[in-house]
Amino acid sequence: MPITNRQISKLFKLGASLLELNDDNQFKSRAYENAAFAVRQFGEPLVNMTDAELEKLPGIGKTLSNKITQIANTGSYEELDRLLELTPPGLIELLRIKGLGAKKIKTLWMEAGITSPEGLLQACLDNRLVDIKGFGKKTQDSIIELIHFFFENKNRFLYAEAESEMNEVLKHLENHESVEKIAYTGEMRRKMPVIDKIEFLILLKKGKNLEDVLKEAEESITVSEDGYKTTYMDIPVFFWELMKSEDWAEQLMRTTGNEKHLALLSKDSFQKAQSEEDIYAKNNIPYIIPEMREGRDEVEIMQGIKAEDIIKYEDLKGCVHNHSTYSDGANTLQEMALYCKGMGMQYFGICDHSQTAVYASGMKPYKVHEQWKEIDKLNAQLAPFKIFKGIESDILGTGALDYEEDILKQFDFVVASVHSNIKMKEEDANKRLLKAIENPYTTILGHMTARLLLQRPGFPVDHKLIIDACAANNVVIEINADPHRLDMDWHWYSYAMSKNIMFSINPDSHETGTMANMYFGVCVARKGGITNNRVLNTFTLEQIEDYFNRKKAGTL
DNA sequence: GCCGTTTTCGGCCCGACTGTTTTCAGTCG
Repeated sequence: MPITNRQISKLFKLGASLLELNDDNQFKSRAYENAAFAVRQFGEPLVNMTDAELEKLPGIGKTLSNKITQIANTGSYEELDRLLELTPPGLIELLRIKGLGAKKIKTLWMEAGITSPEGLLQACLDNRLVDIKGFGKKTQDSIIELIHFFFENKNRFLYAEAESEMNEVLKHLENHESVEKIAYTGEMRRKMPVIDKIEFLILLKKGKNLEDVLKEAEESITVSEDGYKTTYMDIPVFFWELMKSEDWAEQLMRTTGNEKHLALLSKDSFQKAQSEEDIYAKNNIPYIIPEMREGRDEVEIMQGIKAEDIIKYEDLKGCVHNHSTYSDGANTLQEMALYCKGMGMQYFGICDHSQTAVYASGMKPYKVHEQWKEIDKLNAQLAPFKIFKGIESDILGTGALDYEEDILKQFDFVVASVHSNIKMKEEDANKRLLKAIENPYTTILGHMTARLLLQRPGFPVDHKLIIDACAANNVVIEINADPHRLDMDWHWYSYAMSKNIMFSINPDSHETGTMANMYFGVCVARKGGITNNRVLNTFTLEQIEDYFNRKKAGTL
């Protein structure tokens, strides 16, 4: 697979941190950070460019263009390898903890000899951080929390990353001459947003040996002392090996649902089952799609709806929360819109950042007007495809939106999201969100808790209170489909469905390539049992236009 | 390490927030 700009960016970011730890010139480190940012923002794949072309990019000079070429060829660059050699591996783990930066880690290393998360936790518990200059009791307490979160998530993986690893393994096994039948199962089949292993159900042809088959696929799966792991990300892989093909349905059933779900079914019904549908039928329970088999309220949900009414990717007709080079996106508005059209969508919503989001080049009012002009021009060319004039407005600390009313009222729709100051007490966070929800210009509540899976918990909100407020004010709840977010969380979908909430499955894409991330939003939407009639962007162009108009007129 | 020049080296850094300070450093988005 060719190396993406994002991967190059990550390597430069790591290089910047390692320089900060090992080198005294902070400006050199800063240069790498700037380069990481520039590379990430750039709209075309850098691996296809020559050194001379690379050097012309802002923030990239002779040295860094050379390193990009090295990365394109080898996956790394010499200086990074040298720095990695120099740095205790535990420090690199510490760098992954949000809230701890390279400067603090360097101090901990130099002043207290701390070189790992375990060592840091122990130092905190021994109350040793309070004596270090720049640290205090509060910092120590918050570090303890950060490390606990880190340990809880250490050996876990995002679904999206695991899926691409899983598909590599499947590619090798599906058509292999020794394999009779194979399917993925377990957490992956349930589409958990975060997983800790990949599981397969496999039936080999007579006399064939699994390890022999896997040994041919070293580029995707490796045998280690504690079992199989994917080669690239070291995700544990487990095989349920079947002996008889007539056990297939039973074992697929047993390995997919969690214990609580399986407890809903009689043991007898598994035996000699032809299919999973068969098993549910014998139990007098409606068919439950694999995603929902969590032993929560799935039976209740399915009593009222049909499995085919649950949202599918093919149901989506538009894509409404995206960024462009008007703020912090990598592709131009035109590139984004054309790509969306090319996906077969009927409409595209542009939601660049609002003015307060300075870090993301949020748009001042004059820039908003420029964008509107370009949208009008593009819409004249692209009809019947339509670009909607949206904005991702920051919800300010007070709960207010980020423009005056005379601008707000001119948007087709507004996604209101919290981006900064997320360490709030629940009570304050609720008040802040409620104020934004009650704003008549708020169409969609963006990523409700601002969580980043495996990186930081979201801020605490009273989900029921917020959902009820959205229902009362006709505010759509976003299912942010970025695999790191998947926010609002799927556990709340059935409650929201019961309140007649509309959802919008939004990729929050900052480049053309991630628009298709809506798929991951669909995965969790299915998990929560959301039906297609509750998803805003299944609407046709005419329907959503009408919806936006009526929302603005207050006649929904 | 990059950039922009008074072309050979000095300056580089948006702003809010937090927690540590007693005027600022670190981190984040």
